[in-house]
Amino acid sequence: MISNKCKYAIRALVHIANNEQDDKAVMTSDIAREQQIPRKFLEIILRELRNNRLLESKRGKDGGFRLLRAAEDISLTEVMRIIDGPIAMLPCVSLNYYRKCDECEEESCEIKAVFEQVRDRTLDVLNSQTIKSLTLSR
Amino acid sequence: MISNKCKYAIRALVHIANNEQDDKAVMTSDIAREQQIPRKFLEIILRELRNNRLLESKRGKDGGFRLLRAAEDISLTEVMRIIDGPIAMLPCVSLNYYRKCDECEEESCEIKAVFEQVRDRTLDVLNSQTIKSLTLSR
DNA sequence: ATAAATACTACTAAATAGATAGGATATATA
DNA sequence: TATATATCCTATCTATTTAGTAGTATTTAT
Repeated sequence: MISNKCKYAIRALVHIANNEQDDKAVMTSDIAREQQIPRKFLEIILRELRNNRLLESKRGKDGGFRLLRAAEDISLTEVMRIIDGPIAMLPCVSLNYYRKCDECEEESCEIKAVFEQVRDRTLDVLNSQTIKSLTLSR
Repeated sequence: MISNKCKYAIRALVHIANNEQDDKAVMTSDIAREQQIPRKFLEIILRELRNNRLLESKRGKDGGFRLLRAAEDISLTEVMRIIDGPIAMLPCVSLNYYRKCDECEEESCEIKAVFEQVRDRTLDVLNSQTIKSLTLSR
């Protein structure tokens, strides 16, 4: 399962993409209200997306958030990795968060190959999706 | 990520399949030793697999566990669902553990379709794998 | 009887999920 | 320059899940 936090992150990004206007940032409170996300929790999420270079922010009056890149250049994979970490079902088959399994020897591990396949089929789908492809004007 | 518990469950079942002999059950302590799984934790797991009709058990001296069905009739999917629950990444696209999402209306949910695809591609792989296909004599 | 296995109940520690609270800082504008 | 309003930051909290451990009861072969 992906976390609520990650679902919120995706919905927030899509909301921003749907509401982008030149020189007008989208405010946390607007996103929170329209997407039904707890405001203070959303603040944390947006800041995290900003720290990872998906968003830029502007403080003070008329402040808010904007996409730092075009919506079609932000993949679902990237968002999920920032918020939830690995997409793979085993640490030892993760492309971006590889960790050795504690108990099993990888050369003789029976289940490794299966979960490599799962990872690849999953990424086939998720890599093909961007924030743009989830917007109204998809 | 699948849990350690689930990895243990799969490895235990494969071990039992690899070591089945007529009228000889496989003991928890043997599996624990050879698969490097904490024995008391493994007890819990095996009992859970038994309660879900994947294993049968025999108590007392010469006791142990045996597969209740042929190894090729136990899919990886089934084991994972017993131990970890849903395989889908969203509650609202789970086939076996469906739950409505709290905040989003399903008809208008942008991400639902994506995660239905992920689920289907994942199940394509996992449904094709059985305990038999993970044994030495695969 | 006894040794050896599973069955069962209860507990614990650490990590993660899902937030909330409150104050600091920046900025547009009157 | 005062003020309203936005993000930024640090700390804290509660509940749940994960990954076990401990101890006792029960069953069974010999």
